[in-house]
Amino acid sequence: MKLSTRSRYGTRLMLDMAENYNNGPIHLMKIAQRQGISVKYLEQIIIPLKKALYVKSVRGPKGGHILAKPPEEITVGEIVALLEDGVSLVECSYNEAVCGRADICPTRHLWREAAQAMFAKLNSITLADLLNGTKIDNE
Amino acid sequence: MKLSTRSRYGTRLMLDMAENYNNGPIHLMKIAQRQGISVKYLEQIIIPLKKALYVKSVRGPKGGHILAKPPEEITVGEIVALLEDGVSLVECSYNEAVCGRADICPTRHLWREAAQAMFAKLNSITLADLLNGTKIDNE
DNA sequence: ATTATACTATACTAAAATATTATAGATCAT
DNA sequence: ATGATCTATAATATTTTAGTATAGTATAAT
Repeated sequence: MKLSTRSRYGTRLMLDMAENYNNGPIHLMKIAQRQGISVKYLEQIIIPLKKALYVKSVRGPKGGHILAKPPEEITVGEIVALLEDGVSLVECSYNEAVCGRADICPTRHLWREAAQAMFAKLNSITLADLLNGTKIDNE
Repeated sequence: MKLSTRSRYGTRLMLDMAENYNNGPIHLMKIAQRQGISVKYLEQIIIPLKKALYVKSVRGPKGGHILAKPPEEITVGEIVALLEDGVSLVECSYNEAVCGRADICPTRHLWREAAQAMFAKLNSITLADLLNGTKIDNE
């Protein structure tokens, strides 16, 4: 039940673009250097973020990527849901066809509620929140 | 970020024993049949549950397994934390040595809080709650 | 127009984690 | 003693994750 590097790197990728939101498109290469992640891998991870219209790209020299909307309007929950392929901890949460026991299983709704609790938290935090450091308890 | 079958099967295993708490030790074979899980796999999964003293076993014929305490006193959160090896979504949550960026990473505490939100929910639900069906919204 | 830069698309491979089975042995009620 | 049942360890198979490679396409700058 660990978060994949897709989600973790993807969040840092988005956060890097959030930091540079007012500097125009940023080269993935630059982000890769700053974040210590390979360009090739970032290129993979950014695809769904582009498709979901969280990111815009500009090709050619002086090109790069930039958030499609301000950091205040993008939550971590959206990013994670996208990169983890949904908000469920188990396949049966929103598709009971995957398991013959779905209709009688006492745990099915439990897992859905646990995931909901987690995403309620993630959905309440925007990239802007992360940048300015408030809203998260730094222990 | 899916739950492993260890956690899922383990919870159902514990739930089956909870249902039979007043019937004495239950053969794993019986549970395997009822739950549609191989005995061999259940034998694996029950090891940590025994070590953590949630389950007692009786060897020999007429032997079996039984909860070491009543279903009211065991939460799903405890089971999942045990079978998933901890309550964190990322390695760095409680061990910053695993990542050189841990001290400056804006996402580190985020993941910890997300996991905490999930476990707050799971810790609030006991096996008894699951059995009697209240406390979980069946949608 | 050409070129260099940067993004795009698809496919491939390697490594790790998960899931599952197998083998051999220990315990104990009967 | 026997056979049912749990126990321990190892082996294997499968799936997922992570990451790389190759061959492009678009475009700003010259």
